[in-house]
Parts: sequence; structure tokens; C-alpha cells
Amino acid sequence: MKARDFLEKYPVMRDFYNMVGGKLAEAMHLITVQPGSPLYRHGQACEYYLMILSGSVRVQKLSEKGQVITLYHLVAGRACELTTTCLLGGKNYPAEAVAETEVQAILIPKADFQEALAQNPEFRNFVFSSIDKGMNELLGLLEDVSFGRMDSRLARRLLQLADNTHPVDITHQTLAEELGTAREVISRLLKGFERQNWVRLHRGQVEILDRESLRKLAQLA
Amino acid sequence: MKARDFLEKYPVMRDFYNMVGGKLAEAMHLITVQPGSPLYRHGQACEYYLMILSGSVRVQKLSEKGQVITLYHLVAGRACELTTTCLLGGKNYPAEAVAETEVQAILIPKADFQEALAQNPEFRNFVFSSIDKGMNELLGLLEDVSFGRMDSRLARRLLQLADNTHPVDITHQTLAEELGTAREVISRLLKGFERQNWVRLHRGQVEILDRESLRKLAQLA
DNA sequence: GCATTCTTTGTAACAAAGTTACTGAAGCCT
DNA sequence: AGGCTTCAGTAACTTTGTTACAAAGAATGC
Repeated sequence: MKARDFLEKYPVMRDFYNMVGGKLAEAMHLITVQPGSPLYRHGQACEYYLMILSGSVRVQKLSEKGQVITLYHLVAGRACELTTTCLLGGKNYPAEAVAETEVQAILIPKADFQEALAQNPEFRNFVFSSIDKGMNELLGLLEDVSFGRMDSRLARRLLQLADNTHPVDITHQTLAEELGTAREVISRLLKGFERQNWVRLHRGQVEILDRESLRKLAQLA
Repeated sequence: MKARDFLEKYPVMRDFYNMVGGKLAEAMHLITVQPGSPLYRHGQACEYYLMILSGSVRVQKLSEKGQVITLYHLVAGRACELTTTCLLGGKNYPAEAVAETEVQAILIPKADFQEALAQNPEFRNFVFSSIDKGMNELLGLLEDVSFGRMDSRLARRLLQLADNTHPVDITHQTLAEELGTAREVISRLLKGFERQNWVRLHRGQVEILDRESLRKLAQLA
């Protein structure tokens, strides 16, 4: 794809494109991933720098018993920090990434990435602060999981999701995987929210009735 | 301190010293920290690369309510990965580090660190894989906190601690802060272990009687 | 349409972990 | 010895996680 067409199609990438320059831009691969398909799997070797152009990706960690917790989501313009650290460290992926929608992404081969990292101070800076951001996000999650109450965490997540599309289209199971808990816990809590008239529940959908009360619950811890 | 004396005193640093070379070695500061004193605090700006020469440091995250969870421990020869990411990203510390014993450490000023990072491929590699290791350790902790049972986690930690010194000298409170739970939970679980004759409890000390049973408990998740 | 099957949700009963509120025991200091 | 501080024990209760089903809604096949 020509640079012009590329930038016209993905305007979020303007700064990135200018930063990395034409040479790295040529090394990039463009990929499309279907919803539900993996971008990478646990244990897989890490060969490419990964950045999302469009759509949404869930990065999650599985336990041995098949339990799931979502680490973060990748949206347009965000590089996957886990991939980046992995690439730097030369180890295999410690988690997996799954497309939530159809996803467009760019891959930059390891060698080209490393060359750019060595030669381009601006890019180096970009990569380093992205790692730092990712680490901080993970620490926040750890704090939340360790000390936060589940009702509070659920309320917060619902509000976040409602910012994008209101009635939030999501199953209890998926919410459970977002927060690293069991489906039954989510059902129980949501039913409680409904009794307070904070939400109305439908199959595969949560309708938010009282943002303010949810916000208050989300606040505390 | 002369290089010779330094290496004689801290033989773990041989490889590191050879890697970074004399120039960086001259930029290093040597510090001593008393037990209980902080090496850095949450919110503080990060100005130095940090590596431990002797003693032991606990790196921990505090919640707003004063709850504590230990992220990892630094021992001789280990660089603090959180410090490193922080330094790369230019942000403030998202956690704190406290000396558990008397600690000797070296500090490398940010500017010297960055120069070495740019110019020394071997050092770059070292730093990158250390970050990767730190990230993986944190992900492991997250998994453990999210899905592991507390009795299993406690058993594992006791065995780890017993590897260093046998009767393990530690209070229930400190164990709780290691695992990110409440003191009461630890007391309850330890009392259970004692009833099974797996341990004997003393003030500020846990004596391990049945390693095998603890190991079995530690195993499962 | 109607039966079958799969997915999603509801719920009860119980276990594990976190919280609140005390009590008592052990060590330290004067 | 008496008083103070730190550490440990425990009961009662709440929240969260687990196990085990049941039922409702949606999709599929006939």
C-alpha cells in the first residue's frame, strides 16, 4: 500500500509513520484478523513488533485451570507492550491476544524493530514510554485485583464499556473474564444492581439506568 | 573505591563490571541503607539505575487504605526492574522499596545510564532481558493473586523462606504483606497448618515440621 | 411449526477469604 | 514488679469463589 493511501485510511498513524520513517514503513506487514482469532498465543515465540490500526484486541492471561483475566485492550494506535517487552527480552509470550472485532494491525519484524530502536532516538523514546505505561497499567490491575471490591470493579468496567456503546453488549461470562472472576459472581452482582434499579439486564446486554450510583460505587476502592 | 577492592568485596558484580566498563563504573555511587529505610517511595522521581550489592530489599505496592502487597525482592546482583522501566519512561515511581536488612547498592545517574544504554549493546541486552524478566514475574504474581488459593500461596512462601534460614523468622503481619492479604487470614491458615503438624508456631517465628505436606499443598495451583 | 440443542442466565448451598472487633500472651523498659 | 508495645488468637459476619443444577432464550434441523 502506498504511504498516502495508508495514512488516509489510518490517520491515527500519522505521527508514528513520520517518526519511524520510510525505511521501517517498508518493512511493516499489514494483517487482518477475524473476530475470535488469536494474534498470538501463550508460549509462542515473539517475532514482530505489534501495533493496532483498527478494531480491538483483548490481551489475557489464562491459568492452568482455564480461568481467564484480561490484562488490557489494544485499540487503534496502541502498540502491544507485552509484545514489545517480549521482543526486547527475546523470550516467548507469557499471555495471549485475541481479536474482539475484525482487526487491522501492522507487524514489524524483530530485526527491523531492533535496528530502528538502535538508530532512531525518537522511536526509542516512544517504545520506552510505552513499556513504562504498560507496566504501570499492569501494576494498577494488580492493585485492583488484590484490594478492590468486585462490585466496585464491575461498576467501573460497566461504565467504561458504556462510554463506547450504550446498551453494553456483553455476556456475564465475558465480564467475568474481564475481571478475572467466575460467571456466577457477575450474575449475582448484576442481579443486585438490577434490584437497585441501576441497570436492566437482557440476554447478552446490560442497560445502564443510573450512571451516578454506579460511579459512586466505582469510586470507593 | 578502587575497582580491585570493589570486585573483591562484591564478586557477584564481576560480569556486570566487565560489561559496563570503567567509564560507567566511575559514574556509579555506592550507598548503604539501614533496615527499614526506603530506597525509593511511591510518586518519587526516578533518577538512578539501581542495583543491589548485598542485603535484601522488598519492593511493594500500597493501596490507598494502607494495604500492602510485595511485588518482588531484590538481592545481590539484581537490578530493580521497576526502577529501570521508570527510568526509561521518565515517569515517577509507582511503588516503593524498603530495605529488609542493611543494604549496599549502586546508583547510576540517569544520564550515564542512558548513554551506556545507547552505546553498549551488551549492556542494552542485559537491561532489556531484565525488564522482560521483571514483567514476567509480575504477570506470574498477577496470576497467583487472581487464581491461587491463599493456603497454597502461603505454603509456597514458607518453603521459599525456609530455604534461606530454617526456623523462618517472620511475623504474621509481614507474611500478610508478602501475600497481599490480612494478618488475620495468615494467623488462621498458620493455625490450621499447626493443627496438621506441618509447622510449629512461635512468636515471630515459624518452624517447619513437614516440608513434604507443605510442598504438596503449594503444588496445587 | 415443533422438537432438539446450545448458549446464557438464575440461584441455592457451601467453602474460602476478607473485615471488624476484641482478647490475651510475650517481650521490653523502667 | 508494673506498664507498655508488639504479636498472635479467635469469633462473628461479609464478600467472593465453587459446585451443582434448573430454566429461559436463541439457533438449528426436520
